[in-house]
Amino acid sequence: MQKDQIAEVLTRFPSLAELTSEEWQEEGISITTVPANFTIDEGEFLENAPLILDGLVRIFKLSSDGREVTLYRLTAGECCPLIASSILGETVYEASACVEKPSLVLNVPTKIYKKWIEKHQDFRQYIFQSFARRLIIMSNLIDDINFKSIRVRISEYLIEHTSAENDTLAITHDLLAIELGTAREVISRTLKKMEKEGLLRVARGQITDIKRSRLPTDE
Amino acid sequence: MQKDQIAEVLTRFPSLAELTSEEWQEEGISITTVPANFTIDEGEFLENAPLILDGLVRIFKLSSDGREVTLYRLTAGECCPLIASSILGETVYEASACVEKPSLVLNVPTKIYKKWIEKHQDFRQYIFQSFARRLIIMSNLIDDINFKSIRVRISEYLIEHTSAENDTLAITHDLLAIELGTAREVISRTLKKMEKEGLLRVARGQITDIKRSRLPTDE
DNA sequence: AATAACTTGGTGACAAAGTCACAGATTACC
DNA sequence: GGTAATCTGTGACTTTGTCACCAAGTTATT
Repeated sequence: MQKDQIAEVLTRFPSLAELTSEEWQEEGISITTVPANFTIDEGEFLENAPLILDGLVRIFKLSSDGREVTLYRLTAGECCPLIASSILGETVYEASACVEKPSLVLNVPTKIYKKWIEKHQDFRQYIFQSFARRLIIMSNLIDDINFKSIRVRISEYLIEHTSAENDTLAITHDLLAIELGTAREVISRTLKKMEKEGLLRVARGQITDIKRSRLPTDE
Repeated sequence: MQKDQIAEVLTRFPSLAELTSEEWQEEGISITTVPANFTIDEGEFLENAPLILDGLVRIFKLSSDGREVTLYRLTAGECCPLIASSILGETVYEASACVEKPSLVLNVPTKIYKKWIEKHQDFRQYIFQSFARRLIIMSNLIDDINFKSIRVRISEYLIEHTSAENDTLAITHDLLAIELGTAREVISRTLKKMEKEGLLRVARGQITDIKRSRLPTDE
């Protein structure tokens, strides 16, 4: 690892600032670019812990009949707690990962990763906090699936992925269905109803004119 | 903390064996018995991290309209990773806990708990592994909710809570519904259908004659 | 430019699950 | 023994999910 590379990593992972230059020189640490659609399948054993420097990675579960639920996504400055836990708990990785946008990844061999966590408090705390966040996000997801109507779940997704300046979202019904763990037809029908009520407009591959303030956020 | 108390804790939490006798004498560490139905509500701030020595505690989420999903249960030798994460990540506790069977709990003030995790590798590893287990269990739960029929989910619950020797389970439809995050009527109807097929027999407050080997475990 | 292959979205019929409003049945308890 | 609380059953209805298929748009191929 070179000086400028290390500096770049530190902008994304300030919790690694404690590391000595000797530790950065250990065998096997590297930065790689991973192309879109690169996939790690459930059950694989991992030699490296990936820390995401840039890009977008989706972590999901596959069901026996080929459908998917998105568990969460990782972006710059994040690590996958399921990977961390599989490394620290020495179990196989029980989910799949798929690179959605070409990503820049810091690969840390599992042994070195463990050493870092044991030695460096800042990094350890960072890892713990990402566990915390994920557990909470996942329990909220369970909550949503159990108790919220699709209409509300679609609305919340739209609100989260648009802004006051941008009332358009480019996504197909199919993808949105996978996002929410439901079926495309359900999305199509619900969006159509919402269009009739003037909450948004549907076009091929995108949803426009999203009236964020009028979308329902509760039952 | 007295010698015999410490010894008892160690049988449940061998990962605490490294602690010195000075550490055991720190202010605030105590063992308490918690009666059934004692509850910690979502959002409360915790002063102590509880480690379960004996009993049964249910961790669940409440929805806005008063329904519940069980996230998981804790028994002897376990700790609540959501509590751990809220302490380590310094956030509020985003779930509720309810004591189901009178429980014996080791209370560790959060500051001391943090110190233990930083100082003692064995305990740290134990905590990490419990994070790992929970993340995996919760992602499997999401999987189940999304992809499995109620019939299968009921079957899996029955198989898990009976044995080759014991083909009876004492539980009401209402409780089973809360367990699985669904409605009582759905449970009643499904159980009745399964009874007609000779897979089990329903009685008030219990399910008997459970034919474990014939219950469906896939779609 | 013509064709084929693929993507995206629409529809109707149906099944599975959840909701609501009750009504009996059984048990607990004073 | 009577009253209240708990547990279960049922029918009507809504929402969500599934299946089969079609139509329009897009991209690739020649």
